[in-house]
Amino acid sequence: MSRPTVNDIAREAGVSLATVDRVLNARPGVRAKTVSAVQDAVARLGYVRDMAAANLARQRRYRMVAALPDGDSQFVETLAEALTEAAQSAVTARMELEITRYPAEDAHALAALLGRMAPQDVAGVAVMAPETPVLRDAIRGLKSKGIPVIALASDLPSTERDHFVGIDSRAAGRTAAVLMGRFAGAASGQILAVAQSMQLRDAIERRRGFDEVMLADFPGLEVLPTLETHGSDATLRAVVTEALRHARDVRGIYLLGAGHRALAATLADLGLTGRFVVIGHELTPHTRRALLAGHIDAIITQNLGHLARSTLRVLRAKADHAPIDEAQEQLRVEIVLRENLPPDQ
Amino acid sequence: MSRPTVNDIAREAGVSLATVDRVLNARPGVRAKTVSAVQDAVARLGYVRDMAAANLARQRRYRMVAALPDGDSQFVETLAEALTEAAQSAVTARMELEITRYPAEDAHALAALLGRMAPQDVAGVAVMAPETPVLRDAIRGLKSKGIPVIALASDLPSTERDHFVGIDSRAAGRTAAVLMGRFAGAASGQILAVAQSMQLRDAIERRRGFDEVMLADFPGLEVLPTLETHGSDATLRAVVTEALRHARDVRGIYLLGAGHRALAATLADLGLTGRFVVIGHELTPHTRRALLAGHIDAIITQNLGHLARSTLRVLRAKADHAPIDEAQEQLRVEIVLRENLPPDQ
DNA sequence: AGATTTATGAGGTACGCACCTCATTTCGCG
DNA sequence: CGCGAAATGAGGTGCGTACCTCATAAATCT
Repeated sequence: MSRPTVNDIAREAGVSLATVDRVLNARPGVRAKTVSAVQDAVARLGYVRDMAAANLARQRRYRMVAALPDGDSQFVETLAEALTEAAQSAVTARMELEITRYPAEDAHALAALLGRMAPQDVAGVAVMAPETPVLRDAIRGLKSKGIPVIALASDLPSTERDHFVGIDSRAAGRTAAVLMGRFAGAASGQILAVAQSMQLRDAIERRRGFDEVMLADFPGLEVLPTLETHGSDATLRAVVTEALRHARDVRGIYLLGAGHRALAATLADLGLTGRFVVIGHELTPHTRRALLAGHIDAIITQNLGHLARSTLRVLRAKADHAPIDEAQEQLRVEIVLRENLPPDQ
Repeated sequence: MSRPTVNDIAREAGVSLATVDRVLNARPGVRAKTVSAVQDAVARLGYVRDMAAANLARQRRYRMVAALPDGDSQFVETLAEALTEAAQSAVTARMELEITRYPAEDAHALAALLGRMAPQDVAGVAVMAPETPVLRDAIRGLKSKGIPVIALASDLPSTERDHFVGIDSRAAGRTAAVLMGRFAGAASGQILAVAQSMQLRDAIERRRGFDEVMLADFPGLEVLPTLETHGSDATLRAVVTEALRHARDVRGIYLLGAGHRALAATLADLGLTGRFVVIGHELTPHTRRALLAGHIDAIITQNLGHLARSTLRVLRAKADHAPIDEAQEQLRVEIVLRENLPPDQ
């Protein structure tokens, strides 16, 4: 009736509790034959370890670290908040999460930070950073110490990261494109693409997905070369103003990265508010307000709460050398309009 | 350093462990002054009960029941699957979920089912059913026995249900409307609305939200009176064919309930596939295929995995008389297009 | 003040599991 | 066959909490 316990397994397998324990925890000193006898009993009874009791007994604490770039990015702030919140409900699972900031763009500082970590006090690390050779080496160093590493929000595929938690940027770009094409509702015209920098993997991937769909499904709409703002509002204003002067039939603006506020201000000053379909990424307080104000038509985003919880689950699984339920960790590409904007908090 | 335990509380409050236990578990026989002394200590030390250990010791099992309508609804099937899956990972939390089916449309059968439940073997009930006086009484009965009840997917606001788990149908309808209006991309025309029955609260609410947005933002588009199919494919075919004959400028079809397959077949037979914007609700294997095939342009849905997990969390909280984290239980109105269709499973 | 009720303390057992020690059995091998 | 090594058993302790009993202390009433 009730769930079988280790004692039931011992009885069923005809061995002692000590042996069951040795097998379950992969401790040495058990003959192969005995191991399989125990495993058979486990399978037969459908035993599942009571993780709560196991953790209680194990008395182990998991100190995880998340390394996020410093700076004033709303996305990073929102992500940090989500992580903090997720960490709170993870205390019951004996997990703690320390959120560390490193100077953005400073790969060496990040590498130094990661280099200082020791397996005895860090059970796993989540890193959000652009891919650089320096970081690649730092991650290799962590791995060689036996510390699991996962990439957060932005993937690091060429490194030895154990996992990536975040959405597929290309799929996000494709989704943005469908909405752009259908909302624009025009057979022809031009689309402005604006990004912080086309060096960032996310922006590249989004643009790629965007182009794929635009070319295939909305061939009449021409997506102009990506304008780069380098994180400066002034630059954004300048390049967008310039682009709008030249391109006379612009139907939409695709914001691959940040800059929603600067764009809204620029369009307002040009008296063009509401004239284009504007589609952006990531739901933050800024983009939320922009959606409500009608300055943005749609936001393609991921649920940061899920992302945060997934991060902790994956870190934990990696620390325990346990398998990951890929299906559960799959994050959806979400579409947010004013009408389905989730309530704040 | 580590989390404080009940022993720390006892020491801090200057009382014995037994008294701390009495206070924490709201057992009688403690003076008000002592109670607050303990509570102060809890607050001072920031004690949080180790739920894992508590449940282990409590040795309590939570048997929950979900009552779903019988029949061949894909939505109900998918929901049942999600509940089953969520229940599997809830065994660690000592919860079991029994999914019971009752004859759809038979409020008395459901009421009888609920009436048989006793507090000693049922810790909480989730009900998905239309609101009827019979059900209202049955829920009142459960509540008087001390069994918490929550409404699943479809709300029962006029009953004494403890909670509703599901999305706001009106918001879902509003979202459908924005997409319809923008995808249709026409200043004028007509929209067909098709529902199983306009007796169902969900359909009414969706239609209300849909109308609100259409009237306000797309005044040129006229939403025709809802066609009712009563769950019959033949009826759907008949009423839609008839409606399309009369209305000459139809731009879109809004499916408030089930019937995606019948609609696709009907449109195919009329040679009208792809001529209208089709928007529906709830992601199921059927609607997934329809999206992929291009028979549907968008699906407004809720994440059934979240719904299922939320259901269990809320039931548990209610059974424990614990507070609910409203923010976490908030389900989002999700928009699914072909491009952001989540991978199957 | 004495009797009675009410609060509190002390201490134990259990939950399912991890992890330890030490004795005993079984195995492999020369 | 005998020996050392490897495998296994028996039994204990502790994790943080619930819940129980019984004794004792304190408050309350007459």
